[in-house]
Amino acid sequence: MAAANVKDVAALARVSIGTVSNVLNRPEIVSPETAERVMQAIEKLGFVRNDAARQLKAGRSNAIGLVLLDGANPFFTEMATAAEDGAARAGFSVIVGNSNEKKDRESGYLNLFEEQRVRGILISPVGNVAPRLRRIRDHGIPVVLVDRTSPDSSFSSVSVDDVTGGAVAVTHLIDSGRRRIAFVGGAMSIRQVSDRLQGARIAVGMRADVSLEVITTAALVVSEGREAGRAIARRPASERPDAIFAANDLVAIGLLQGLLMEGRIAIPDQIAVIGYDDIPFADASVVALSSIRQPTRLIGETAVEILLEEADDPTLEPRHVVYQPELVIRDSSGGPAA
Amino acid sequence: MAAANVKDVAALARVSIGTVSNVLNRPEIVSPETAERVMQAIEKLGFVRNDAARQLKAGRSNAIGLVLLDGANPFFTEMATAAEDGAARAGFSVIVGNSNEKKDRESGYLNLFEEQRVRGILISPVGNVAPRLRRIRDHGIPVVLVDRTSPDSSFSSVSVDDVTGGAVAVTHLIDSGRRRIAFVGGAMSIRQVSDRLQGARIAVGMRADVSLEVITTAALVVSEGREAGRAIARRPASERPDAIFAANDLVAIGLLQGLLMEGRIAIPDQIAVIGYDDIPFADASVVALSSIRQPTRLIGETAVEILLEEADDPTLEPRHVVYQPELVIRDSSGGPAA
DNA sequence: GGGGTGCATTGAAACGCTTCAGGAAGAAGC
DNA sequence: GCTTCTTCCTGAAGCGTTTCAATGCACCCC
Repeated sequence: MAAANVKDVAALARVSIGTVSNVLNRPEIVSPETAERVMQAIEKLGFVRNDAARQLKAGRSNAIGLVLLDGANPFFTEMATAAEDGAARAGFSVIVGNSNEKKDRESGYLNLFEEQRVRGILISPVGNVAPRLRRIRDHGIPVVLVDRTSPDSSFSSVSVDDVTGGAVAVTHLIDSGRRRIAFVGGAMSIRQVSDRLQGARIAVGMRADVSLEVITTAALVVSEGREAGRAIARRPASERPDAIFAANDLVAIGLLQGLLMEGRIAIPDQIAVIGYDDIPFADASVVALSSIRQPTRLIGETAVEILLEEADDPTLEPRHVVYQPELVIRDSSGGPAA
Repeated sequence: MAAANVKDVAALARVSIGTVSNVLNRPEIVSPETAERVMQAIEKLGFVRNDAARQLKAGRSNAIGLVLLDGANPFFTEMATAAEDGAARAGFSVIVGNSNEKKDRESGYLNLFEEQRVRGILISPVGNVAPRLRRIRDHGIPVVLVDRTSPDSSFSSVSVDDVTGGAVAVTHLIDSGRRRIAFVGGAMSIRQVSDRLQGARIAVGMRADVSLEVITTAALVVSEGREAGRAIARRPASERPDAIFAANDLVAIGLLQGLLMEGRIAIPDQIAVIGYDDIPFADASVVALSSIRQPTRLIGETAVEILLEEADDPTLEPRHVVYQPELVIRDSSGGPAA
């Protein structure tokens, strides 16, 4: 019942415990016959190496800690999966923590990761954890920011250029003939939201004949988008925008609902809609949603790569990788305004 | 740079290492002054307890292992979150592994969990891992099956009655006046799919005036549903079903797309549609989707509860909790057939 | 046959923590 | 003044692994 240990295996195979360890870790230096005997003993006893002892000896673990902002958002879960795959390729595992935008949960996971002596930490921070992260790094644990750049550039980061993304989205709307554009999203305190809006402003700023209205929502969820859509549908046709840029796909999907079902507004004929993130469901909404795609998997993989390099060589200068988003045109923004 | 350990703390606070440990684990038995001195030393050195050493001594970890079938399915991620919350309440953390229906990944996570000496394992198995799981349990690690019952009942399990779920869905369609019903889903080798179909058959079986057509898809994804929807829309009106029961919400969403966009078929007037799982996006599709809701969070929480009880007392008899699904009526199945 | 060379194996130390038997010192009881 | 309690603290053992210097041992070369 009690788990077997190396000592038991050694006794059964009539070798020293050192040899058992060698069979497990450096099989090439032990003679085939001995190795065979040891393997049989392991098999017979159902021996499973105790990772805690191994880590204690090694002084560090083979895990990477990852703190996510929102576990319910397909964008983050996909990124996490990519990080896991990348880590697995290098022989590491990933411990995923979901902060859910709560500072105390974030802090709890950082504690956990420190106690586990993880090899490094990937994080999309919610609170102002920079000082904490600095201390962690001073203890020899590298930290890479994901989907957010470091204010003082002292941490490596992997992010996407949301300003450009916003500009691309709105430029696309303008190019397809739209002139009265609305931005729907919030809260503005979320950096991604303000960046995307800023991009929209830049795109519009170059054109005197284009207007940009900003409609603020409380959160980036479907229900908020639906409300905004209803409100817009209720307006007289002349006061409606002819295109809407939503701060993310959830809001955009809500908008479609509100506009189509409540207002019988034709999409994209009367109003074009574009979202952001290109989540799998974008393509599955009734009017297939145009969106701005982020290289989600690439973000996760790159972050792991950088992290592991820094773990190998702590003297490395911090790096900042910024990916460019990509326009995905689907039905919701096709064709010109009526 | 090198992380401080209890010895360093003890030296700085001029106490023995035993006292440092006591301050951390049983502060009530040490005098307030000494405790204070130790706390300051900890603070000053930035001491963080080494979890590996702690676990090694304890002989087991404070983590629970969870192996998920599909990390991209909102149903599973929500269940995982619930399990995490439940475990956290009891002072445990959860290590989540996503098998993605791959046997080798599943096996890899089981290895990892064994080496970590997790307190218990929650799993929705993909392969035939019963023998393996039995060995694990013989080593003192309890196992609870999630969303799947154990063939031989030797493991505790928490699941949902998919047969009843299927019956409820189809009964609802019949009750609202539908007579030509189609079931869309696959592959049939997935137990959930065959159970739901079986439930549909039971519901229909009681009525001579109701027909049930089975349309098989290759997988439970949106694109498959969309194809099926198109095919149905292309049929002459007289040969179309007047209601469709989709094996899950992703397929149902695809069906809506195919029927509405390709065929201009009115939902629910011409064809009613109902899905399964009640994922968050069901409510967000253009025609709000009726669905069968599973007590997702409850499943995760119950599984953790049972697991921890078995970890405390390994002699407990296996238990089998089966929850009942719930009908959620939204727009896609409202009103009578035309 | 003595000394060198390699290979396979051994045994013990070390990783950082918790626990526990025991000791020091003071208070209380007779 | 002696024992008996309490309270607080110490010191060492031990968890299961890895690692490394040391030891055999066989073989080869001169």
